[in-house]
Amino acid sequence: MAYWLMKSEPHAFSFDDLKKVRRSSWDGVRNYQARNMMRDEMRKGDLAFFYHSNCKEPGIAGIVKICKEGYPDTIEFGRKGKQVKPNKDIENPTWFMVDVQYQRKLKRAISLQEMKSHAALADMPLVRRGNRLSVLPVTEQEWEFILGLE
DNA sequence: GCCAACGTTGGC
DNA sequence: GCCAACGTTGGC
Repeated sequence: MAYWLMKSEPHAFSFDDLKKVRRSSWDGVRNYQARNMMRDEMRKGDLAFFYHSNCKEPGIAGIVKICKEGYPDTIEFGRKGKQVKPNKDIENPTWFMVDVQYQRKLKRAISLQEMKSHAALADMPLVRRGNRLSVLPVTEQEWEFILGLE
């Protein structure tokens, strides 16, 4: 089983929003690296941190489970409500998404600031400046360490 | 709201 | 295939 981190802007789609609907497609990702991970590497049952980005307190809010493996992203309007580039050829799709399922909220949110303060997390691309990937792999050690901070 | 960092686009 | 211009991300 693998671990991941998935970013979402809470004003558009927050962890509490996912809690309400329980399950959602992770649509609208238009980045090739993130696409490759969703299409080729994410497996049903993998766990991911739900990360709030571009907000007052960026950080990890909770845990989700991958409940459907990569399939073509047919949407034109994403969770964020804004238009995204559609798949030009649906027979040969460029963009993929997975489905995630609400798992649990962390006992307390783990902020980016806190994660930056721990040497054990220094290798996470997340804590590096300028990182823009919206889907990131997390090692088992990092996963356990973050859960230990709860 | 600012702006650095990065990915993508498109002219050549 | 290079690279400047442009658009977007996301912390601050």
